[in-house]
Amino acid sequence: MKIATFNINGIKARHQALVDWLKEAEPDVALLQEIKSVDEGFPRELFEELGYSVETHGQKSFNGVAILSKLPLEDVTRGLPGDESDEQARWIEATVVGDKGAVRLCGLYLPNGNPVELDDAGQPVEGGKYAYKLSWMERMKARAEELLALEEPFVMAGDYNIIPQDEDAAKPEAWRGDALALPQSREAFRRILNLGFTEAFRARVQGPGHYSFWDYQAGAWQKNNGIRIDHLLLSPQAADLLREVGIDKEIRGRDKPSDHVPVWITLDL
DNA sequence: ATGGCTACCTATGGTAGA
Repeated sequence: MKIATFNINGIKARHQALVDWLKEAEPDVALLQEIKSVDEGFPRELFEELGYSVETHGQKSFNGVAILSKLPLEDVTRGLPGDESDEQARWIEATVVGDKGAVRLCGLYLPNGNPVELDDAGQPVEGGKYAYKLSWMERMKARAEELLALEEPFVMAGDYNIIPQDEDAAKPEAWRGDALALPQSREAFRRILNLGFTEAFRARVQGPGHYSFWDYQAGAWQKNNGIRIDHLLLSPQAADLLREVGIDKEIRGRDKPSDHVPVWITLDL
């Protein structure tokens, strides 16, 4: 089973690029972020023609996540539990049934968190974007703990907006005070990871120079000034099934690309 | 270099992204 995560930066602007990539990469499941569309505006028929089931959790203008699957989807849920007042569409779950078994998938678009606002004590300012990021990660951790208790294969994949280590940025010094790389952000990521997850890419590939995002500005792609912020976290039972990992870097060099590229795994399912 | 782009919106420039 091939599972990919891809922040497409707008389905309206990217549907043809997405179709092209799906035909080439042939993932069984694609977890999408930043569809930037309401559910009714998602061109689902384009993907149904390719054999995908389509489940969306969208909102107007910003955010929005979706799951495309060639395999049967069950028990789809939308929204990250833990705060009924949170109206941002950043989380979707579904169970995918493969030939050898099922896996629970969580597609996520973790808040960016910039600008970072800290008070004199170094604590995030309440109501600010950085506080939202950290509180969202606390809620994600709680959901992850619930799912881990089931002791079944599950995968949390998406745009984490976290640069886990300096080796995950071409210019780590440029990200020093950024919400994607601050020690508090990395600690929050590790608190989730250390519950017992395996970060799929790092389970297979070590060393610097592997990125999933290149800014549109300042020729970042041409200079390979990238960061690795799109991740797949595997439960212990999913990690046992991990075969391959990859980053479809070449996508970034095409016309009118997303600023992110697909990251994928294959599971023995 | 707190942004050199890009996408969205009932817009014609502001907001958000990372």
